[in-house]
Amino acid sequence: MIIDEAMIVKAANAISDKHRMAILMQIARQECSICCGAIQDLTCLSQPTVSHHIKILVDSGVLISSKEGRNVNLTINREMMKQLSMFFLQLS
Amino acid sequence: MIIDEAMIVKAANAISDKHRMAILMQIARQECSICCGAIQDLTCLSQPTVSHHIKILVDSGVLISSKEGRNVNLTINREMMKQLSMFFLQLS
DNA sequence: TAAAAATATCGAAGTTTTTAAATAAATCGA
DNA sequence: TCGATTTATTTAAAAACTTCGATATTTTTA
Repeated sequence: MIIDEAMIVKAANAISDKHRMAILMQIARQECSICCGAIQDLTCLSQPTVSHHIKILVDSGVLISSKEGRNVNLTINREMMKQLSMFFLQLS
Repeated sequence: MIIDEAMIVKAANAISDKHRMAILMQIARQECSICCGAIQDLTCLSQPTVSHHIKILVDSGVLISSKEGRNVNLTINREMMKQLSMFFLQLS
C-alpha cells in the first residue's frame, strides 16, 4: 500500500473527532468485528449520526466494512495504522 | 510524556488540514528551525491565516515555537511524533 | 408477502472552521 | 526616537461540519 500526504490528512481528519476516536478505540478493543448497531449502543449519538461517522472512518481507510446480511461489520484497517505509524516515526 | 486520547484527537485535528500538513512537512524538510515568515512564503495564504494555522499546530503540541527577537522559530515536536507513532503501532 | 430489523440518505438547524482585511504589539536598525 | 519588520489579534463573512428527525433501502423472518 502506498500512502500519500492527502491520505494522511484524510485519516487524521477521521480521527480528529472525539466520537470517531471513541468508535475507533471501541473497535480496537474488540476481539472480532463489530456491527454498527453495537457501536451505537456505546455512544450517546443517534443512529444517523453514528452512520455518518462510520462512513467518514471507512472512506478515510481507517476502518474496513463488510456487509453480512443486514449488518455491516467493522474492523480496524491495520495496514493503514501501520502506515500512519511509519509516517510519524519518520518525523520523530 | 504521557499522551491520552484527547491529545491525539487534538494532534490529529492539527494535521487534518492540507495547509497545516504542508507547513508540517516543510518544517520537517528543514535542517534547522524556520520562522513564520519563511513558512508564509511557501504557502498561498495570508499572514494572519498562516499565524492562525501555526497557532493550532503549536497548541496541539505538533510544533514547538521559540521566540527569537521579532521572529518565532518553529521545529517539529519529535517527542509528539514518537507518541503518535506508538499509538498507531499499537492499533496495527 | 408483510412486518421487523439494520443501515443509509435527505434535509435542515446550529455550531465551528477557515480566511483575509484592518489593526495592534513587539522588536530591530538607522 | 522613528520607521520598518515580524507576528498576533480582532472582526466578519463564507464554507464546512455535526447532529437528528424523517424517510428510504435492504435483508431477514414469520
